[in-house]
Amino acid sequence: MSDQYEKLQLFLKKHGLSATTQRRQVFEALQYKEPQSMHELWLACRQQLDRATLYRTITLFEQLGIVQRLQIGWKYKLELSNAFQPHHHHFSCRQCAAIIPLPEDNQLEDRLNQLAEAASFQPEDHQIEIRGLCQKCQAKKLQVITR
Amino acid sequence: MSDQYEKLQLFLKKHGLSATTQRRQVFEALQYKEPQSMHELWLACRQQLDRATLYRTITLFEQLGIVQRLQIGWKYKLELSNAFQPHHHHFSCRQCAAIIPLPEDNQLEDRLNQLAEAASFQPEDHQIEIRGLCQKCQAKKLQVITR
DNA sequence: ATATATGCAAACGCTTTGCAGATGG
DNA sequence: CCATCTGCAAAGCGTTTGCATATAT
Repeated sequence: MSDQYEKLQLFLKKHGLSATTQRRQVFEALQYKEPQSMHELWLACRQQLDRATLYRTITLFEQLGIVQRLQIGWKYKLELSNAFQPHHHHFSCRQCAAIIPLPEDNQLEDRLNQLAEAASFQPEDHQIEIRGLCQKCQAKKLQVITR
Repeated sequence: MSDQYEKLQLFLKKHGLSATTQRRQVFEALQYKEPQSMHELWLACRQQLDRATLYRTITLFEQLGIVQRLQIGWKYKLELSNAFQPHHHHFSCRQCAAIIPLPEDNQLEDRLNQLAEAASFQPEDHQIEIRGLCQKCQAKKLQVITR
């Protein structure tokens, strides 16, 4: 049993909740993955649980701070929150829809906090999505132009 | 007739589309506003048009680059895109749900582009949302604590 | 005049809910 | 054993679509 899974159990126990097999399945499906849509997540664990349970589990995980919802492209996607994986942001390709994590960057993070504080806000969290063309799709585009 | 509205007409004409009263109504409802939900927008122009027309108009405006869709809080919100108002990002209060524009910041923008390019992406656009407590809600919270 | 856009109502897909039975602590 | 959770099926809600009519150019 991994450290990660023990942490999940702890989160659940702390709130008087059961560590059921379904919750574990959803948690497993979220491990070491780029943000997934609800549909992708459903495909990943449809054998083990009902749609309603998946939705209920995700809602619960969000409330417990296990999962966070991001807007990437058109629909929201789900990934483990900062308690379960390092804080980071994403780049998304408008051509092939790939989602690629960006390295953590203190300069960026600091600047965000400065801006918030300068405007008298108390920043707690933030979300960044950069859209554009990934390396592969830039190459493809160049081919078309130079042909 | 405002400059803004002439620009809308130009956008429409350029694509062989009609400048209908409904489209104008939706455009008006978007002027000088913080990002709105579809529901808010619907309330603002329900007298003048059908729900289906509102959805079709927003889809069209997005394709033409007149409107952009942002994820703020739980649901998406709509605002005029950079062609119709200066580029900026938002702060949203987790307590009172207020949405407050952040001033444009070159340092932030530059850093984002640097990060994207360092990762071999070609950045075209980005979205930032800072969440936390607005000034008012910080004050309220303090009251509770010090009481 | 004619292509385009709208309103209406029905369809659609994603998400939530009520409830009886199953499961975890 | 008792509270909690799950699966199922039905309902709910936001959004989209087909089609006849109205409108813009």
